Amino acid sequence: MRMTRQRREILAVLSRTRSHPSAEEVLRQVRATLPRVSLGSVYRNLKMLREAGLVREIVTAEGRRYDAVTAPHPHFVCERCSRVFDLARPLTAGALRRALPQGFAVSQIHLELRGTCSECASQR
Amino acid sequence: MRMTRQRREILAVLSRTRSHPSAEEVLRQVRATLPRVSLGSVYRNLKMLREAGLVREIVTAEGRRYDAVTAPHPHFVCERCSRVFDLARPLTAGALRRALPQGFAVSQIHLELRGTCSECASQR
DNA sequence: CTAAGATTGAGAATGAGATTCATTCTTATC
DNA sequence: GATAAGAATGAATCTCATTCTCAATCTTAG
Repeated sequence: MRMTRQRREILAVLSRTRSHPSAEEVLRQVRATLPRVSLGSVYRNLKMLREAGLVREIVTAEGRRYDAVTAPHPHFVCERCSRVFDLARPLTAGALRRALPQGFAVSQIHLELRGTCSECASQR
Repeated sequence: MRMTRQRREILAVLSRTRSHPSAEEVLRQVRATLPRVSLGSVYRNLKMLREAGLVREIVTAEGRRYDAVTAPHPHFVCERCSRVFDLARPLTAGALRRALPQGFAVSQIHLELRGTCSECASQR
């Protein structure tokens, strides 16, 4: 994968923020530096960077958001403003509670494990 | 909300399966009983039943799935066949490990808390 | 039974994301 | 540095899940 100007800039945008922008938001910020970049290129490059392990995609009910921090950590999604916040990686339920910033109120917790089921593991 | 034939059947379909069907899959099963039901009605009713708290929507990278069990519990998403499996509600990391059926391999864990952030809570 | 209004099916509209393709970059090799 | 091969780009188009529209139909309170 070539390190083109647009890919470098997409990575730079994602690295300098903790706000988990959408593809549209990435486009807006990339265009501050490279005004001719297309939305198609942003989607194409986010996908390639994700496949290369440099970018993480977070799928929520509010849409897909992107993150340059690929180490696993929990997220907090605000149901009012749709922003996504990082939480410290908790090792216990108590640590999870303490990881929550002041004034944040939790209404739901989604725990999703991903992998392969036994049927799929057995066939090939 | 009126309890129409199509709503009753959508609920019946979701209640008799643990397979977390997509809207298309719900349509197919509903049509076994009511052949003239439209996909629009399925989407419309899934949304209303969700707002009424009778149905839960699960958003994954593979798409939206529906569940008549609204009590919170973790899910396992197979990245090969895209099926969604229920796991028992774990209280500790050890219980989570034990909740995993034989032969299931985990590659990622997503923990997502939802609610309102401090900024949104303070304004109104 | 009837009227009022909620719900329906069919089809059109929407929008996020993927794809296509001629043109433009990158970069390995000289 | 120059060059050639193929990867990447922007613009436009396409796809497909979901939502919307609307005239016709069904539900249900009274």
